[in-house]
Amino acid sequence: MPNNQFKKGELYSFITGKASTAIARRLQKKFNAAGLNVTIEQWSVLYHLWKQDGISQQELCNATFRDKPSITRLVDNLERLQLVKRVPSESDRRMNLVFLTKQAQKLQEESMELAEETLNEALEGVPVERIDVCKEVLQIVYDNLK
Amino acid sequence: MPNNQFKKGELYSFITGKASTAIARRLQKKFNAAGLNVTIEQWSVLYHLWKQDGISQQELCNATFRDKPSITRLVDNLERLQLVKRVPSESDRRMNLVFLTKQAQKLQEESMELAEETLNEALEGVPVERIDVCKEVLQIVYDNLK
DNA sequence: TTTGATTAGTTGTATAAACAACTATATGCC
DNA sequence: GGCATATAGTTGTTTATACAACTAATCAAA
Repeated sequence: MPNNQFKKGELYSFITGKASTAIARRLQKKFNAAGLNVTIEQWSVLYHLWKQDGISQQELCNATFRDKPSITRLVDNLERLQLVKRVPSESDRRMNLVFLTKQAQKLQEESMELAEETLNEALEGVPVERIDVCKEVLQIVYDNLK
Repeated sequence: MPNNQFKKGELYSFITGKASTAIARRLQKKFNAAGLNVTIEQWSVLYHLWKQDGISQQELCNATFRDKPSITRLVDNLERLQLVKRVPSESDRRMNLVFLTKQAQKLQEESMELAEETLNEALEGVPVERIDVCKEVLQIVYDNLK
């Protein structure tokens, strides 16, 4: 029995992700206003490197749900901004390990604060338990399709 | 009292919209497999024209949450694909009214079926009432930020 | 050990998004 | 009517994404 509860007018937002677009735009504006010269997409790469530095581009693909060319070019741009550095792996010469620079380490705290601030603005008025339900549903959607 | 329930590891997916990205990718693959030669972004414009044909580019901006240059170029590409036609408004010569062609009308049924199918796959195993909560939360997020 | 398949990463090309700057038309106020 | 302002749409530029095709290194099996 399929989930046929989607009437026409309702599927649009789910597919186009208007909510996450709105969040990303708001966060980008905050970055710009604070003089943080990075895009949200670049920040999403830094985000995973802050969790674990020196991972390969392929691992960044998996973590950020992007394909290899996208990561190649994001790392290109981050390298031009001197926020990361590619280091060829010694154990497997096909791989690059991507390392944060000192400048990128400095970005972490401020950008994470702006991200939390943005989410607080986004979720204002929403009870915690409903947020939890929403997060769980989105996680299932992702697991169902990835 | 802000919603401080966002621990570090959790804000990422909300901001990057991995779920909606996964949905859009799956739907794009279905379009390609079915020989429907449109992008998801183009489809999102057609979607609103199927609801109401002959609206202005500005109205498409509002409906799709895109800026004016984005709509200009999407309509450019849809016009090249002979799916829409710009018609200058007679009452206000600044405006273009965007009309579906017969070819675009033919796309409606099949593409909407694929969209519903995609959402059913995405939401498999999720009870209806949790989907409703999720939709409501995302709507509030959008309203809070738009 | 050679060869065939897999994996990591890059490059080319098309589409799309955001922002700024621009043109043309319409509106409102004196 | 004439001028300032607002609105509709376009163009230029940068960044990002998807897909296909490619190179180089590794692995595995005969």
